[in-house]
Amino acid sequence: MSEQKRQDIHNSNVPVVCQSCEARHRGVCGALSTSQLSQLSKHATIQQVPAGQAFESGEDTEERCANVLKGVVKITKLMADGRQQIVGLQFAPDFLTRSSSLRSYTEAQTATDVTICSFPRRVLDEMIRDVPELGNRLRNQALRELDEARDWMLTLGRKTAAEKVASFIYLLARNLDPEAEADGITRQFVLPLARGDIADFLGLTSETVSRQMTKLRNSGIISVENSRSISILDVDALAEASGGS
Amino acid sequence: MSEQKRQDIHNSNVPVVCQSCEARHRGVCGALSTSQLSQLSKHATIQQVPAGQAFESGEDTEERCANVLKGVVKITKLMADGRQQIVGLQFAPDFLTRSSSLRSYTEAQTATDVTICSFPRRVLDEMIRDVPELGNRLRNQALRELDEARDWMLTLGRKTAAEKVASFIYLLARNLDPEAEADGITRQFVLPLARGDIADFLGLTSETVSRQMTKLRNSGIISVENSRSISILDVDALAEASGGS
DNA sequence: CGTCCTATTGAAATTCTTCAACACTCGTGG
DNA sequence: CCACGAGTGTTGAAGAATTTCAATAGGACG
Repeated sequence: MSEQKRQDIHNSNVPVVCQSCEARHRGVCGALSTSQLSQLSKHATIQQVPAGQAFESGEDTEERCANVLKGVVKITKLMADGRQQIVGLQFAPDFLTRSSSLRSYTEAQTATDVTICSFPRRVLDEMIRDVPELGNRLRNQALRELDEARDWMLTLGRKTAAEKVASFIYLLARNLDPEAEADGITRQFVLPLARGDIADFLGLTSETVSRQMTKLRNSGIISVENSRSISILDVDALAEASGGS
Repeated sequence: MSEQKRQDIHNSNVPVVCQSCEARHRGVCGALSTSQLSQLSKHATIQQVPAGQAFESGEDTEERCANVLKGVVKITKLMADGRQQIVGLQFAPDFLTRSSSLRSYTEAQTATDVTICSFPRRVLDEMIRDVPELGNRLRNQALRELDEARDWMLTLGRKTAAEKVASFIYLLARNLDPEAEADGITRQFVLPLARGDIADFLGLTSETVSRQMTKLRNSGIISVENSRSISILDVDALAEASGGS
């Protein structure tokens, strides 16, 4: 590993586009040497996508996958009659891939302005062949997402509205800042989702979300400005209110 | 592939323990040649586990993973105050692995009498190195489970009690028979879960499950005997009642 | 035949939703 | 600069769905 690194330093430098990228350290790209990074970055494009836009899942174009560098992407499932559920939020430096089979109606949309680094799936597949560690990372990301999805199932199935809202804010605090390491909890941030979207994530109505938010504010656990800017005043109390998961 | 197979026929036969195993065809073992199967089966043991037993997650012993050959395994998450949620059911020929990180309190228990084929995780990891296809299958299984978990999030978050119960029965009908291919729907089976467990899977109470079951029976969609044996009388109506996911 | 355990059913209580009105923010155009 | 309107968020009150509590029923087993 360190030998590989030294060799790469002689060969070439880290591609410019990758230099400040979180994904290179904690994301899937961390499995690649600098020369492999160069190889991949030849096919990669960095894009700014405005908030509220559906991902063009590459129906006609070539299938692509992408690292989220900045912002939040929401993944939703919806029913024929319009009911919908947000089934996942991808934060930097998560990796976005066409979720296995898309049997049921699944869609990815930007929740905020988002920066992504995308490349053809084909290139990734080839690279997996050369770098088994890359395959491992992808499998681990899938397993981690599975575990997160299951955690959220507990929230959806067994928590009260109050606990759900607290869980949501606590989730954001733990994931919103890609720079933060390990237990890094962000105490102040702007909600990436509107009330309606929060409701769709929590299996509630926007009115109920609003009411529970007010309760959290009144109990001194959080403060809210402009109905979008959140400050967590008491992290422990928030964790407690979320059901202590 | 077919060349590989022919060669294996000359080398050795499919191990006895694997001969009637579904996992060999549709599960992860399908990636292995017969000689690799032989290699793996040297470390594998087939076990019968009675219903209602927690998996010994190998705390002290060596970490193992397993194929489910027969029966149903339930994966549950639970909260400090005892509330619990079943976050997944594993049917044959699913593969059971220590779910990534076990950050939150997760547990696997047999729902019915179960037959598993288990082996040390270490052996599997080594084999992945030699057979990249095995890694792919594992990743695909993880992605499939992720997709299933997300489907269930829609059920938990957005469906009514009636739709939830119908969805559950429909889920069983699609997964209970490992022999059934593709769209194989089992029309008659014994519920692998008690009412309380069904409730924990659906995010309801056992009383509500009972009531909705009665309604399904009264509307002629299913019939129930002994409160455990189910016959689906009208598959389309059941799919309709489940919300048409 | 009684006991234990699970399932069913009923009625009251609770939580969450629905419907409706109002408030706040922000941008546009008078 | 202010008024207006659209979109989003908040709050209230009535209604519905689900839970809780409690009683009854059904099977399995000694």
